[in-house]
Amino acid sequence: MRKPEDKGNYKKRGKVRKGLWSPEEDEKLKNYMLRNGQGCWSDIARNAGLQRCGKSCRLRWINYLRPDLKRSAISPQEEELILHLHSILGNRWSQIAARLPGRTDNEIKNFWNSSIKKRLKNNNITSTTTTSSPNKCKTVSIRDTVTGGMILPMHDYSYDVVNTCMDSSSSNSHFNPFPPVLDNSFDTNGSLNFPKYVTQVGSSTGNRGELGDYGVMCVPGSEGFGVDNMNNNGVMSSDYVFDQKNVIYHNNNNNNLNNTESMKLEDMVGFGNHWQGENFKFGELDWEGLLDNVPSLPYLDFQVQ
DNA sequence: AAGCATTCCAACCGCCCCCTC
DNA sequence: GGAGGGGGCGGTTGGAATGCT
Repeated sequence: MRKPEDKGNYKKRGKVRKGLWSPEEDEKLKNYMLRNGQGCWSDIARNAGLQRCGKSCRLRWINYLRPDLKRSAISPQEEELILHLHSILGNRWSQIAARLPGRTDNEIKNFWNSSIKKRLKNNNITSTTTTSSPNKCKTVSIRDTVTGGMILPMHDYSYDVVNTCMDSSSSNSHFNPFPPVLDNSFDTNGSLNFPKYVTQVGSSTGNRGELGDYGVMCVPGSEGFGVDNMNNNGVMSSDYVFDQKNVIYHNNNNNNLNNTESMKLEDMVGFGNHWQGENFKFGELDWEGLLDNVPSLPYLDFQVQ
């Protein structure tokens, strides 16, 4: 913890106080907030008689003093929900917290960085992270139809990585997530050590559509792009492919794309106007809408106590 | 019991976005 | 249009608590 600064000093110097909050400060802020409600945080800090900056007051209220906060440990159901939401939203802690009543983004972030990350590491499970950076190739990972038929935006990767991974021997332009080093990608247990740009989705039984299914989609320039899935045995199949018009094809028949069901990518995931070819940015996605349009999420059905 | 290592988590930092002027 | 300020967010820090030897 951070040391509370010496009260006498900060008053003499007229500086804002930092560090741990004293019970007196908590009391002042809590009383003020309950009486007056939320407003301009710098005004709140001043009017409540606190030698704190507005940001510090906001953080203390949101993460600790709010009356609707839960003080209990994260339940297994909540943990499941956090895992699932993180697979969709990545490190968007505030959005995850918004779906867990009584929990704060800070709490979930800390929980993730301690227990879940450790557990995932121990279980040899990598989770997905959602980041968006300009001038990068866009990738999307697929949750197989077996577990709900979702398609989810996940990663960006550099053009360099993408170009390295393009299957030049193939006449189509499907993205090949296997780099040349793949031969060395199996550990002694036969488990795959996935290259960092392969996104894992799914749960843990090792069946197709669950742990072991890896979907990667890439948009390298104006070429078409594809999605490959891989099961636990390292068997590849192209379950989803996209053409240059952003039409997604679901391959139902062992790579026979003549017998596919097809639909617009934006129809599947509600990209709507966000999908504009090279101008597409994950950061502009309607994540709320995306989640709302996922009726098959089993974890969202329970009530958090 | 003591010392060291690890984990937990409150709080800060810096960046970004939005709003106002 | 752009400068400035406030708020929100994710990443990081560092000290307390806990575990281990």
